[in-house]
Amino acid sequence: MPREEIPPGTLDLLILKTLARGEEMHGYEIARSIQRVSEDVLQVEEGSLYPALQRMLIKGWVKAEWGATAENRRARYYRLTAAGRKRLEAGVSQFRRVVQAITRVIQTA
Amino acid sequence: MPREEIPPGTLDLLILKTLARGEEMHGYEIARSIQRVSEDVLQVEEGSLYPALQRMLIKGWVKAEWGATAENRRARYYRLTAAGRKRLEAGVSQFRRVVQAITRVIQTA
DNA sequence: TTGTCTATGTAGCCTGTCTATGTAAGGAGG
DNA sequence: CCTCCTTACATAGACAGGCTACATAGACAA
Repeated sequence: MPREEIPPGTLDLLILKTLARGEEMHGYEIARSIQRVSEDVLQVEEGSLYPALQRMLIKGWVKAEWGATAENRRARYYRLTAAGRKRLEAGVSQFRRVVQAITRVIQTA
Repeated sequence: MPREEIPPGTLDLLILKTLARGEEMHGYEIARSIQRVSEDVLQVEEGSLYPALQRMLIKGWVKAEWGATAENRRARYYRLTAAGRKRLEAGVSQFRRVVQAITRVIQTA
């Protein structure tokens, strides 16, 4: 099965949800997590990931601080803000709403 | 409830499916049908619709011929080709696959 | 004649993902 | 020590596709 592209607009959602599980994570880790949880269907490219994180920093949905990984590499750790959590909720319900609408169309005989 | 934007890539699918119901339809009619079947969630803008139809003509997914509506207006009537039907099937299964993957991520606690 | 609705179409913008490339540091192996 | 792979971050530029805004034209009503 080929990996699929991530539909524009949904990457933010995937990142926010991944961070919403609680622990701080760095970018690379977030990407691998999404790939794993999606059962390898979604492949988060680095050229998509880092710009997305920067946008979300600017919008105040996440905060970041530099640290080090268990393997002693420098990494930037992100965590969700209150605004990010709010945005996540809104985004999820919007996603469901749109998918349901599209599904209605492509299922109607 | 506000109307939602159509996620990039899915408009073709919506149009193809609408035409797959059998009858020839003209563009304006297709747009209104999608809006109605989606229960007014999806709003197909004209600046999205007509370019999409042109792309699909070039790709050979639909054929078109000029005609007249019941109200005696000129209109361009579209119908699905075999290639279009094939594309529709592929697109639908890909859509399901991606949505399922995203759903896995945004539902995982 | 003015306005509204149908119906098609184009130009240009904007967002967001992609490919491709570059940096740097850690650790393994020869 | 040198080389290579992996991790980790980052940017530039290409590109797709939906959006707003605008333009056209005919039918029909007030």
